[in-house]
Order: sequence, then structure tokens, then C-alpha cells
Amino acid sequence: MPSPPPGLPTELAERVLDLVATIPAGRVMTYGDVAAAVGSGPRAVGTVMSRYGGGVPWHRVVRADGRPAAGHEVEAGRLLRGEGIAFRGDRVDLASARWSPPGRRAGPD
DNA sequence: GGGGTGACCCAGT
DNA sequence: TACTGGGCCACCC
Repeated sequence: MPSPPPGLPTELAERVLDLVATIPAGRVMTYGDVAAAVGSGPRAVGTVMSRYGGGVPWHRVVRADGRPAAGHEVEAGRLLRGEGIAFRGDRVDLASARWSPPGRRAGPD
């Protein structure tokens, strides 16, 4: 069993993790995108990821400039390349890899 | 209740 | 492209 981090996950953390878990392989989202989707700020998302990101594809969440999470550039880059994500130097090519969750508005309901 | 910290974002230079 | 300053939100002491 993976050792759970100290402190219990908050409601915001659950929303962030749930969303990140839905990001398909080969695609990425920025902290800002995730923040907007859960109705919070990018700093808060970063905090959540640093504390509870271990259980989700955290490498699929990158900064607004396409660079992977601070302190995990190498690890994230290795995983992302393994998923076939296009790179521009050390940064993800957001133009082709950026992803957004499907909005219920567009679908039948 | 107040202040510090952090896997951030944006605009300006 | 790199650096700086201000703003943003949640969590911890």
C-alpha cells in the first residue's frame, strides 16, 4: 500500500485529483486550466499536486509555458515522451498536446 | 486572527 | 528567452 501523505485530502484536492485522473495519455493540462475547471487558483492546484499528486498522472499537468512541474522536469519529461507527447526543446508543445475536459453543454443530455 | 509558504499566472521590460 | 513585480488561492503554524 502506498503510504498516504499527512493530513486528509480536502474537497478541493479531491476535485483536482479527480480531474487530473481524467486527462488521457498523450495529452496535458496546465495548472491554470485545472484551477479554472475546479474553480480555484493555480497556486492552490500546485499545492494540491505537491501533497496528493502521487496517485494521479501528475506529469500530465504542466505550467502555462509548457514546462513540467518544478523539481520533476526529468521524470515528467520521460513519462510524457513515453506517451508520445510532442516537445519543443524542454517544453511540451501545448498547441497540440493541450487538453480540456468534455463539457456537458456540447453533448446530448 | 495574522503571517509565511508554495509542483502558479500574467504583463512589462 | 530570461528576469521582475504584483496578484491569486489554499494550507499550516
